[in-house]
Amino acid sequence: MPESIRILIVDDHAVVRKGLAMVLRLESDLEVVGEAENGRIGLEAAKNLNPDIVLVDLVMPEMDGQEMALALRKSNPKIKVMMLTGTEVDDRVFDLVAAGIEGYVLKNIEPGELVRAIHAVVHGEAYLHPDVMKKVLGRIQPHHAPSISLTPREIEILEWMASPNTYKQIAGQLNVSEETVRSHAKNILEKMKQPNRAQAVLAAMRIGLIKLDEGK
Amino acid sequence: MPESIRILIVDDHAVVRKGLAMVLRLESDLEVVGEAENGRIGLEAAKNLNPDIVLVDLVMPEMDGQEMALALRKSNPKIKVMMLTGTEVDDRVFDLVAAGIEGYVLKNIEPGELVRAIHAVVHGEAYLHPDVMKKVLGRIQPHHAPSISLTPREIEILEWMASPNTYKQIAGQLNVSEETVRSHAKNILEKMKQPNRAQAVLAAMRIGLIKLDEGK
DNA sequence: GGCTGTCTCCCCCGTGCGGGGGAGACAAAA
DNA sequence: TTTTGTCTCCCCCGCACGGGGGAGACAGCC
Repeated sequence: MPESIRILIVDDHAVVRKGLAMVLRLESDLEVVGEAENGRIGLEAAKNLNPDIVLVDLVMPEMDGQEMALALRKSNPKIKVMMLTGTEVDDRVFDLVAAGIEGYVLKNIEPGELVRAIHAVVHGEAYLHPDVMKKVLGRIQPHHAPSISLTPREIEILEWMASPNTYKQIAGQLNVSEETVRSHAKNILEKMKQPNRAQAVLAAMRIGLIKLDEGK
Repeated sequence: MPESIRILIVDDHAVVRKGLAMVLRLESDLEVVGEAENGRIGLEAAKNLNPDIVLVDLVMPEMDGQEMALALRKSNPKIKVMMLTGTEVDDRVFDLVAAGIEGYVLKNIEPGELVRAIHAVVHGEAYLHPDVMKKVLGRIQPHHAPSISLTPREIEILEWMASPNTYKQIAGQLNVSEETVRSHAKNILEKMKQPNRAQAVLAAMRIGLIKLDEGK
């Protein structure tokens, strides 16, 4: 028989806490081990109780759900987080999923569905409310095939072109002449049919040649 | 009692088709209404049978799952698509979810889980296999608050700065003097602490001020 | 009335960059 | 062997751009 899932509930409304606890206690394999009324207290409770999963309300006084979730992620990354919000999908969801929050449900969720969601999250899956899912998936960029054939060296130069460095500085970094870099850049612009460095970088990003982080 | 869910199975391996059909027929509310051995035939079958959902293998001869899914999306957008693949997560998943494919499961999925997934997708949710979900969510960019306070006009100029147009051309489009555009650009670079136009655009993209789509 | 912020426009200057050439060294393919 | 591709380096030219300065018109706020 599997161990029961230890749950911590963090919400500033007592009725919500009690209601959730009541619903969840109906399930034999769920165990509500604690409640907290804001993020700060919840963070303490999570550290002491070490639950499997924390249900967190997004809007709370003193320390809101986002802040708490991010803090918990840092201190106890193994504890799963299920975010609860009202009916509207908050833009902060992007930060949350990007930060690795596993679950995001709206408060109008059916109890049975919530139980399913909790199980999914505890088992390492991610559960996002359909509306949230839709919004998040809308952010996905198609992964175009790199139709342009750049040489490895050119791709390397192109990555550098996304940096603040001038061609002279890039040349210094790569231990080649500035003319070489400029020559490569010329060919890259030619191949990519882009009018300038900025557009080339944007185009490269669109086709997935360059990611939106590594700044050299 | 709800109507049963009409399913079309598209896979080039007969054993897979038969196995799936057998498993799914065990569920009282699932009905396998047809099978097809490649995307082209599957597309025809889908148009004739009008199923609720199509289970499609990604790799197939003649017309693969991606091509078929995209075609079906265009012709019969109401028919849901559940993509099936081997154990590895294909990069094409980005294109698929971006195109609105609702489900993506690996073939090693538990039958019960597949049934759950089918129900979820038919009910308008998206179901992605945990590994796929992880990969897809990794693509999400955090939604930083625009910490820099740009005026509306400056944001407008900044959007134009992401275009191939020169300042002179932008000025023409906005019916102001080139000097005005250059002046705004100067202030934008100042505020954003960026050394040049290209970096400013990249920075703007990172904080979500600009999206990675069509240039002006 | 002042003060502040925004939008507009102007000047100058130096340089980074795009576009046009060309060329040598080397390796792999034909 | 010749040819092709890649990487390296060089020259010149003109323009776009970044950085410095200043200024007038207007709206809103105190």
